[in-house]
Amino acid sequence: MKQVTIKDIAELAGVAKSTVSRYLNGGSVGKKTREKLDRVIRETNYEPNQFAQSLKSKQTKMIGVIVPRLDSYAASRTMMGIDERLTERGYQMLVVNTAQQTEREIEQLYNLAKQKVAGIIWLGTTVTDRHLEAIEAIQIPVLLIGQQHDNVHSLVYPDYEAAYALGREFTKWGHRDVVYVGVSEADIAVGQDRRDGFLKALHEADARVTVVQTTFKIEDAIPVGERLAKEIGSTSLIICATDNIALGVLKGLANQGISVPNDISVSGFGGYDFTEVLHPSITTVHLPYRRTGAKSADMMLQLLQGNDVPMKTFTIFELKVRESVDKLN
Amino acid sequence: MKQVTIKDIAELAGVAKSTVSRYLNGGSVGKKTREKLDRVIRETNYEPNQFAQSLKSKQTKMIGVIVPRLDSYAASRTMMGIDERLTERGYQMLVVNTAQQTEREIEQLYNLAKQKVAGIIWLGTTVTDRHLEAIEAIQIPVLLIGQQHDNVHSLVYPDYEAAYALGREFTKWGHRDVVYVGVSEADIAVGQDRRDGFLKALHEADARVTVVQTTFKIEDAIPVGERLAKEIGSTSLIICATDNIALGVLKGLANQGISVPNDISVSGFGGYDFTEVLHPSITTVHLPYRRTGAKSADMMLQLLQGNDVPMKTFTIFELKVRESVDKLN
DNA sequence: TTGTGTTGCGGAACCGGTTCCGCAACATTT
DNA sequence: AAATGTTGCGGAACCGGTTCCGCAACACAA
Repeated sequence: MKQVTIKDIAELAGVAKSTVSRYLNGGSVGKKTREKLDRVIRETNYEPNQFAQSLKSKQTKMIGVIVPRLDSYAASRTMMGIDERLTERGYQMLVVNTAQQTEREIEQLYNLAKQKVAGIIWLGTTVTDRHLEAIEAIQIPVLLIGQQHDNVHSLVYPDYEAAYALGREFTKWGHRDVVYVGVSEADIAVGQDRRDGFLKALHEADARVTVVQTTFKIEDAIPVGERLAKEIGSTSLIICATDNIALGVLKGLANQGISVPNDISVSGFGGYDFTEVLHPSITTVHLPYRRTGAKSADMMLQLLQGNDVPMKTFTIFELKVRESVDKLN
Repeated sequence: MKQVTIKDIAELAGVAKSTVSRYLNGGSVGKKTREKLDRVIRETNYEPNQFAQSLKSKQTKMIGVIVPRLDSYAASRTMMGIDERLTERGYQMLVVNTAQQTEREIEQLYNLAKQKVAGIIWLGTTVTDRHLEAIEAIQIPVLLIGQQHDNVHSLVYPDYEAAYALGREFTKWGHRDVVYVGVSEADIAVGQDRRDGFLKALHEADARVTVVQTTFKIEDAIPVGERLAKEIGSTSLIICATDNIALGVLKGLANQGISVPNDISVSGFGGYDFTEVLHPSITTVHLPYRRTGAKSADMMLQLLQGNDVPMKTFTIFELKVRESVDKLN
């Protein structure tokens, strides 16, 4: 079953290759030849060779997606959304994983460009000058999700605002002595914006806040929970920067026999679906990962058509008030 | 920054294109020319155009990966493993999502072949004649993960054996009245093998078993849990076909005020990492998704080199005895 | 009828590599 | 010294498309 080529089609229809090509790309073709080509192509199941096309056009129907990890809830959901939309529109998603190494993000920007992807969607963690340099150099539309920068089209979660809103609820409910469990500032959205949003709300209510740091991994949060369990004192609430961290902290607390929310409250951030199903269910803020993925694909397709799209777009968020945080008053 | 071509290199070095090509592909090249080309290529950062290469060779350095869903724990972990290994070896992973539609699996087999991927790793759910036909037709190595078939190289989880082993533990602990919450038989490994493994163990101990069916979605398992809560009777254990189902069932039970494992026991299957961290932690069997992904990549690379690999390879499993299942005796 | 504009189509060059073939230069054997 | 074998290299064709250019055929206006 060898490849049918445009030459074969041309011969079968008794025309020149160029005519077939024109037919395929909507050029001027007479009625009779059109009908003939219609038939021949249908009968032969002809499909153009993508390499030959790309060789000439220096373009593909692929969108590169750079993700920091393949096994994060946020990344998976976002990829689903991207893929859905792209597939509808005849594009393909080429996922590359950087295993959380910033260096590899930069490499991959160049690499994807070399592969002539039509555009790149980048689930970022941090934006450095080297990133910007790469984006500048490759001359391909890049769309950043989850972080923001003035020089790059970005689709960003309102981390600061959401954290602030949730923080306000907490103080409204009477929490005044709080531990915040965050991550490294290297991740701007999660490490800085979320923290700062919470801090703002808490400070406005003159709450006492202790900040501790951990990683994105569940395992690392467990000892944090265990430690906190021993020094609860007057602390009424532990705010976690992500739902995974909340999960770990909850486990750590449980290991020490602390009951949530009776002994202490715990909140998450992100809205992973297991948070609803846990017992106690976790108070958190839901970020629309999947919809954002789909939206990013839409925006990318717009960019590819040369339409302009706003440099910065914010997504929505939704507070999920559930069982793990108690109302003290 | 336009593309440097082989022609540029040839001119700069004062040789013919063919010589450059030979140099690049390890053909016979004299010492002097070699040195000259060494230099020129380094200085120009020359990188061969992959489309031109693929156009001629009808091959790429990509491995297609067909997954039923992008947001499943098993798929994510497996993809990580695949990607890790492939990247090391200079290959790329091209993920395509079928959104659980069997039809799209078949489509994608053809489609990936059209894109001249070097091989296809297929995280299967069911194997039909049309699949086999496609695999036969495309003439590309296909490696099946998670399901098995005599005509396709498969890397399979010992679902039956693992289920049997876990079932034996349960009966050993005195469970004799059990509900099994499974999924559709369309998924052979999960819908049939796991169930049958458990059933065998349970029947050997003359246990009473009721089988109920749900889907892979957490939400769908919640009402199942709620219903079971109302009709516990003498049932001492609910065995769930996946950890996600267990999660849903646990939620349903909790909604009705049933406490696990005090009032009833619940087990999962799969070993998703949250199972360890939940409270109570879930008794389950751990399947090495990530390692299996890596292994599948290895095997695929072997196949590509023409080495032969066994048609069927089983992975290991590991029982995780934890809190959610009680020992009655 | 002649001149002008439009439309349809074929030929050839091109995209950037790989590979086959044959020749020249040199080394080796007799 | 002649015959034979190796090795290094250039030229040309090829992979399967796209696009530019120019020509022929036809329609229509003058």
